[in-house]
Amino acid sequence: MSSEQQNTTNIPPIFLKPYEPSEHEARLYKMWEESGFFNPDICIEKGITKADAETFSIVMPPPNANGSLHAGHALFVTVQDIMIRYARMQGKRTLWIPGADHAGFETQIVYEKKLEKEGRSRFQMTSEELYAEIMQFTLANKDFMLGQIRELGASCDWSRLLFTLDPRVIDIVYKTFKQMEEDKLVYRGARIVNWCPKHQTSLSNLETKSVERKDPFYYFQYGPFVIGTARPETKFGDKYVVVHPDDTRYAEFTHGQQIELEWINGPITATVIKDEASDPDMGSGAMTITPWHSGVDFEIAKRHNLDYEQVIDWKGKLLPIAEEFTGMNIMEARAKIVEKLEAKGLLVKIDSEYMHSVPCCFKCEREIEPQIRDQWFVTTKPLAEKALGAVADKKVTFVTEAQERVFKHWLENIEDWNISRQIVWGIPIPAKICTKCGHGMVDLEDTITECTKCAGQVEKDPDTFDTWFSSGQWPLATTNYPDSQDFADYYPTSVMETGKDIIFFWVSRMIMFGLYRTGEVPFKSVYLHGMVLDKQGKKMSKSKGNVIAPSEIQSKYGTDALRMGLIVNNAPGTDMNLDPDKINANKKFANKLWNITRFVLDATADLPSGATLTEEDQANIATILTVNTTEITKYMNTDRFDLASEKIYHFVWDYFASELIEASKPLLASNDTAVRASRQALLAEYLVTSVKLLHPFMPFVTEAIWQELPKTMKDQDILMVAPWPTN
RNA sequence: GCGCGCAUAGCUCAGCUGGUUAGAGCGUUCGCAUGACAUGCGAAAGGCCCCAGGUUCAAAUCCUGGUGCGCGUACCA
Repeated sequence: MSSEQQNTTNIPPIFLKPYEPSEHEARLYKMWEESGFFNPDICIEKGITKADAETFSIVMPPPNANGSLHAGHALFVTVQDIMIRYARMQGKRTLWIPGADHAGFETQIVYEKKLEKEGRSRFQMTSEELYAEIMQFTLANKDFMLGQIRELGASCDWSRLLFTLDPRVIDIVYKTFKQMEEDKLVYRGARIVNWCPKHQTSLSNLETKSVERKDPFYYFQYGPFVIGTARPETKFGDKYVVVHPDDTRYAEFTHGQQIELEWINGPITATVIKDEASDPDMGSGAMTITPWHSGVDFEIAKRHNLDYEQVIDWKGKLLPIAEEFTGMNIMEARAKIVEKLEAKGLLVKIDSEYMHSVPCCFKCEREIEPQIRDQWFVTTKPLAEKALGAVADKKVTFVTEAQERVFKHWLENIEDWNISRQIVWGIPIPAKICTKCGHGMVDLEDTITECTKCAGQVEKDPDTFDTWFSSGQWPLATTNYPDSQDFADYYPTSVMETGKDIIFFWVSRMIMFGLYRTGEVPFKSVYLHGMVLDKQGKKMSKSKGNVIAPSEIQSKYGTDALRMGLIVNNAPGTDMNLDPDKINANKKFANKLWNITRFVLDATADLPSGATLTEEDQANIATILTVNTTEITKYMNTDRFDLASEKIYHFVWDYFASELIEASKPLLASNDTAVRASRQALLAEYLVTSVKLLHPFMPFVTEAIWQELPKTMKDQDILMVAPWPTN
């Protein structure tokens, strides 16, 4: 193209160089935000949306306000923004409520690591000091992170932003807690909990992870029995030996029989217990139990009303019951105990090939020490049953059936949920604890002064809630349950879109709490996306150095390219490998669209108004444009954004650009003005439709183009609220 | 151990309510400055659709078994 020819066209100068995302994204987001159209109330006010239009709502999973956004965040923002932009263009009353999560334990750990680096420790601070510092840290991160969500193009309603420590949230959580006490769905009791000796707090089952390991498995002579164990250090308190009632090897022993025997620190009296929990096929079929430090043993002890004795302290060191081993770290003690038992001739054999998996703290990977501790628990069975009922009744559906099966399996096998945490960063448990009998009483008004059970002294519960106890009520908080208009209009929300890794942590709890408080499910469908992995399919982690930061991708390739890269070829529920080459391919696609626009605007500069289409061009629209629009819409309606985006990509590139534009060149040069005008109108139609279809996926480049289109081509000033193409 | 899932082109993955020559992106090879675009255009190569059985006129697609991998969950006797 010569420079003279450039000057004779009316191509807006913006198109005379390649699409440069950084020149447009910030100004376009500002324009959207200032338009007010993220807020459905304003859309109605300005006549964009009908007041009685169908609603579409999503509650955003509030990102943890303790760092910057990772690729997983970028994925969920993208998927939800696609849903939201599509719904808005369809004319629905569309609401997306953003939030930010204080993220309890997670954030406290991030902050503790920071303290460690500074040579400080939370154990040298008062709770108030620590809380204040973490609050400051979290609020700073929150603003930073919300800025990054804006940069991803999220068209959420910022006027409804909610933080998980907002008084409104706490109020709902407290009322739920109180109501659950009345309904006997929470209780405080001494039960086995997952104790992390490093973090000095109990954890829910979900907050532990199994680590596969090979450990020596020891067989010891225990009076007339041979018992097996991988944990000799817990055996000081063992004075019960359990065998299966039907195990003929032990038929001579009776339940309750007492036996004198030589043990680690001298002679002891052991009692024989017959219980079906003992597996005859495992080892010798005889086992000793440590009720204070094992869930299974705890249950056996409970059944037979046996004694409990703590052997290991909260820091993971042996207590005085261990006599000469007192104060030793368990790993150090293990070897010494084995040595001693061997010297006493009580070591039978060692199996060095024993594989088992050990529950570890999901954050620090230190071995969990099961401990008995007075904690608050939720009785989950009745709540789970209601949730299962709602799934069975299709009140809530899952985007892939496989996810529904996983979900049901978990609910069917659910156990009581430990909801108290010994950390400061969280919502305090509003309760009084009896110093004498340990009884717990929910006390919202701070009025309880003595134990309702034993009239003993009470003190304030020092613990905080498991974050998921409050997060589970997030749909209620964000819609301002119970008396708000938002709750009436938008609850249950249309879809819960989140990562499949938190299906149990979060999705299940929201369904249980939603049903419990309101009688209705909190959302009608659950769309679970997979994990974003690196190019080779490995989990991204800082230590591996394979983390792809969204912000870096955005500055290199543009936000639209990142969004497309995250969506195309990523079927719902499956993990995806994020490959920068793929993002680069979509950067090129944005530029392609840019150049298509340049061509079409140039070719249609003298487009007469009201040009009629030739028969050929009418047929083209009917057989190609309409068909593609219909198919893409069908994919959108079934949440197959991976297929919809791929289809648009090929439609725009392979058909519109490669075929239609090429075929149009001779027609545009035609002397037949009717043919020429018809083709001009056809190209304009294709451009407008393409840009609309692409907008949910690539909001920035499409809006940038839209803003340059002549008014005659547009049915709205802002593409974000333009109507979705229909037939 | 139990549950869920995956196995298709060099790589990453679609397709799988069974039906013409199995698709895409990236990559590779060859050729092109073609008046929108070299962030481009045109072409090409590349696949016992994991294995073995079965159902069927017909199987990548459904069933059974096996192998390999991933995830979840239990068990520390």
